[in-house]
Amino acid sequence: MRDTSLPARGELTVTPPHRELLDQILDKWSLAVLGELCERPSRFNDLRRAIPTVTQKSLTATLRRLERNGIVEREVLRSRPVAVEYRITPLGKTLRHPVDVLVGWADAHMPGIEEARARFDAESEPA
Amino acid sequence: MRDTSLPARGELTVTPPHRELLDQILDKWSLAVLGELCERPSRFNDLRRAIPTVTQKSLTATLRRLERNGIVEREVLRSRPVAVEYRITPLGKTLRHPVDVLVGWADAHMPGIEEARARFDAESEPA
DNA sequence: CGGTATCCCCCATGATACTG
DNA sequence: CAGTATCATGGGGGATACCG
Repeated sequence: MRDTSLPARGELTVTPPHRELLDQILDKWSLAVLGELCERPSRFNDLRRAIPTVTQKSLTATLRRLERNGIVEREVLRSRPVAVEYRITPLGKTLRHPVDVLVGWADAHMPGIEEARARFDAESEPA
Repeated sequence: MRDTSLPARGELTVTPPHRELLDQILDKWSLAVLGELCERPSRFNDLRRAIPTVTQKSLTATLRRLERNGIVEREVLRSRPVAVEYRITPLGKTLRHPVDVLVGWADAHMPGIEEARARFDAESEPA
């Protein structure tokens, strides 16, 4: 595993492949799914219950996308009726740290951001 | 500034406010703009040239959104003709580390991800 | 239970034209 | 130079219905 220490300068260069990847992994539902699967393997309807606002279609699409990118694993359990279990992969686990850093940043700076929003909105609206 | 060290467990809980914030900051063009403004303050058309595929409209929208969230600053320079300079704010600078960690992750694991994609596509298509 | 298939709509984005 | 205004479009996502 490579280090996660901060790069000297200018690593913040987002190439198209990066951009595409981030779109597939940080999209509307992926982080919620990831959060669930980091806690425990889950079946399709477990995830639906855990994320009540997601539709079948979107959940399926999200899981397929994550599976394609090697982030989650899908196993069809031979039972009656059919059950399908989703699990996080080793690769998927490595994604957790970057996301935690990001979410940690959001948490820490949310107050400052809301203040900035309030200021911006106050200066624009009164027009 | 709070620490960016990794949380003990389960911080990967993305609440709706988090989700909205990430949507505003990690969207299609924001990271490119951020990358530029981290290097140097830039004027509107400098950014257009640096990011050739962005349209006027999208660039304006991106800059306004980042400004509203306190990530960038806009200054109208009194000159002929008018010039407008955009700069990263202190708050914006704090965003750099999380993004670098994320981009670093993407860099480090891109090979594994492409492999996963190839495997997935090979198993699906032959149908 | 764990999905597909279909329809539909909305809105983000792009293209183009115009302006202070 | 740095935008705003207007129009067109396409695809992501929801609602609904059906299937192995």
